[in-house]
Amino acid sequence: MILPKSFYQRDDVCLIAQELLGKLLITQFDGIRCVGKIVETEAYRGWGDAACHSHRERRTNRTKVMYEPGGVAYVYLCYGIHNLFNIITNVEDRADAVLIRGIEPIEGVAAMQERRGMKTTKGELTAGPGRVSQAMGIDRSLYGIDLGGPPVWLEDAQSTPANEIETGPRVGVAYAGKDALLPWRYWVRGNGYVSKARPVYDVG
DNA sequence: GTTATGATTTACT
DNA sequence: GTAAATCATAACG
Repeated sequence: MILPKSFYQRDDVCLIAQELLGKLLITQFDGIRCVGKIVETEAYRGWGDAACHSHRERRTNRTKVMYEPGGVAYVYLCYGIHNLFNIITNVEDRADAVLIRGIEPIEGVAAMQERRGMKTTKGELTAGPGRVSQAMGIDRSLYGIDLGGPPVWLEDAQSTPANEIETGPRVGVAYAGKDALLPWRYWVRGNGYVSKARPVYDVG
């Protein structure tokens, strides 16, 4: 079952990020269907979170889609190379988002390998936000797309039990000062498709 | 118009 | 372990 808008448009982005663990991310391009189980996420909150692109009404041409009502995609290019895939949550003007950092390949693995240019089925295939997007065929042409159906959507699945979810500081957000310490990264304990990048603890 | 920088990955020492 | 790759975005003149 496709996740309804009401799932995304709740107020607690941290709760949504946890509940997304275990859900299925699905893309379909040119008849090729790829399915991945979400195993790692990070929460970004528009209000009061310096690590978020939309922090403090920072409404620009890039971040404008974050102010849409929850249930759309925010895709942007990082370091000139990597497409990062985010899900917008909460209601209009709240600008919360969940970054998908890792998935476990379920279906369409051959297509993922081809897009990534490697034969492995190990963690290197989809562990890390840039890798997830590349493997699933996600790029900036999907900016602002509705996640209610093809070519990109999410489906419900058994939630990951709370005792298998680990939390910690987010990755790559040292510039955010004290907000870099917020434990808003969530991943499935022991899953091989969780990214191995380590968060930065040194905030000065 | 110019310039600094990043929600990362990879290749090197 | 450290550094380079690489370009859209945002801030400034």
